[in-house]
Amino acid sequence: MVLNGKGDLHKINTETQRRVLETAEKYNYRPNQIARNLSKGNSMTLGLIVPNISDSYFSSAAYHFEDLAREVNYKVLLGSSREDDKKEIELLTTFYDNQVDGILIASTQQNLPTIKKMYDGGLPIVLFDRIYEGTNLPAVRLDNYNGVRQLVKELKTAGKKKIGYIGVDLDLLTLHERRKGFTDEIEPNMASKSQLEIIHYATHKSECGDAIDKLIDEVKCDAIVFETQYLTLLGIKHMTDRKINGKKEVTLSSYGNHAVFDLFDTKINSVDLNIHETIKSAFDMLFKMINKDAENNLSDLLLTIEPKLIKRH
Amino acid sequence: MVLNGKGDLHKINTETQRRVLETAEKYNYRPNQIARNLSKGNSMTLGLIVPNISDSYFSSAAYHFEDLAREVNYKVLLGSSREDDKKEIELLTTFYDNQVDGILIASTQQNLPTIKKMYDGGLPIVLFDRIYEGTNLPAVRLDNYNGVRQLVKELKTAGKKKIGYIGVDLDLLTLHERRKGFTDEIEPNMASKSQLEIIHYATHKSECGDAIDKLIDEVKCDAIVFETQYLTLLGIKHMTDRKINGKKEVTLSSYGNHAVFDLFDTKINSVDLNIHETIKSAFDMLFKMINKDAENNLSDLLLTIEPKLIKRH
DNA sequence: CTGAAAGCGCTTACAG
DNA sequence: CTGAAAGCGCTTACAG
Repeated sequence: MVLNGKGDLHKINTETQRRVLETAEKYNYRPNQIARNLSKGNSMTLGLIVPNISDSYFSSAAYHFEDLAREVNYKVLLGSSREDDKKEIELLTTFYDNQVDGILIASTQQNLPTIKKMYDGGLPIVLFDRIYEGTNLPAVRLDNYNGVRQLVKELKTAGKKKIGYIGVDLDLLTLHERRKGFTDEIEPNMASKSQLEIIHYATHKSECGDAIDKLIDEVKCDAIVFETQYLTLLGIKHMTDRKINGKKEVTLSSYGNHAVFDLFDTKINSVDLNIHETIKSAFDMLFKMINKDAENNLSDLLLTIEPKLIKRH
Repeated sequence: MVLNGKGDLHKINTETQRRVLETAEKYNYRPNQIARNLSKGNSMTLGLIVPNISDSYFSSAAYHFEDLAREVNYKVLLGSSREDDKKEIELLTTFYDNQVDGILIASTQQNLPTIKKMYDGGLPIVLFDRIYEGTNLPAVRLDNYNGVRQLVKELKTAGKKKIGYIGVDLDLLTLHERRKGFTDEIEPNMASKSQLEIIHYATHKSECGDAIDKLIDEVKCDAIVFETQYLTLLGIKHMTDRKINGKKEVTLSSYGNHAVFDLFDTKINSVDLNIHETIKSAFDMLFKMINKDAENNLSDLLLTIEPKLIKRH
């Protein structure tokens, strides 16, 4: 009791408290937290599962998550699923068996049954980034749709007349949302099929330049929106090459931000994915669930984070 | 015993084993690992402490470390010290109190006493990247000296006549090692003070371009070695600007690698810091210590990893 | 081959 | 105010 700072609470004699503290100090005694956890029935640890911790988005997520966790004396167990749903289940199970008090996960999106079962069994779980649609699982998602709209709006404000879009042919919900944001936001009179270029994932490294040339030289676009940060990097490279050859400039916009954008070209607008706010919200959700807050309105269980426009003009 | 797969070992009747398994299945029983850990006296978890998990070098470290750990059924607790030695001690203590079986740490280099005390007290600890020199603490370090020499050697092989170097004025051992690698490797007849440009950390973003111009236009260098990956990025930007203005080309070399190097310029050689091998070695060291391998020759307790040259010409 | 007992190191009533 | 007992859920001898 004394070592846990509850000496006064339990009305232990001050002199006795002093003796306890002194002896602990003398023998370099440190309480065994595992025994404590077993006895108390909580582990004071949270699990974090991401597809790949070496991805900058997820490593930022880990950074913020751990920070928030530590503030309230939680530890965090880390796991990368490596986009492998079997590994993800393994991690979920390991964390479960080790009595984590809650889990934050950007899932492979293949393990709804397992996750749902654990959640329904009483383990607090929050999804982020890669969530499951149409379930009652608590989740924090990104507003892909509006993120792209913000980019397009800014281009319109800047007086751009014809805006192109380059995406990649993966069948992911997040990408469809972005594309819809684009087509919905451009003026009806600006719209034309040819402004939307979807390139093949397998060969996008080489195709991207061609798509850019087509949008600029044939369609006569004066701005291009890239669907992902990586496409934007390819775009920057291509534009640099063009510039060297003396061709005219075009404004680039990127869904997703990258540190080197600040370095290379003042002409890039981007939306920041707001990872800090995403994780803060997800953590709060998880924390509330763990502490079974009374005002646990179900309405708070799905949050949408707005990406943040970064103008670099 | 049955659930741990030791039924046969303990000569439990096959029928009894079947009944145990069946009942566990039926009631969805999962053993409480915390209780198991308390009883067995090990936690099957490892601690990883880095200055900043959102740094790409350290997030790669985490990726590999977790992979290796999982292969042998260990979990990993993650902590970022945020370059704060107080936070680092907090993490070390938390991990210690939670009975981790071992710790891998890239330290702030301010906590030798605490680390040494834990290590001497029997907790397996391995340092990596940011190590303490001249102690008996197990560590895996990087060969900064040879990394730069490799870069310079390659430039000489490529026929470069005058090689410049741009560094930053921070008083870190790793940087001094790199610089020494440079001065030791350039030919005596090539050497001259003016080839080494050390710019101010506070203003390096603006100073870098000037240093490059000086090396190219005044000193007439035909190649430049950058002390860090970040300086190289600044260098690429500046060279791109120059190229647009039609000036002559110079070969760039970078200590440290970056994914965008592949994207922007074919003229960049770099050394890869070989994080995978670093972590693999560190993990093996830690694992051996945990399992108190008999052949624990003290000679294996300090390892030096060679950076790997990447030619992009 | 099986079952009961002791122990891991804590926390939490509880008796006095 | 203090000390002894029971319990958290496992593992590991040990008796039979």
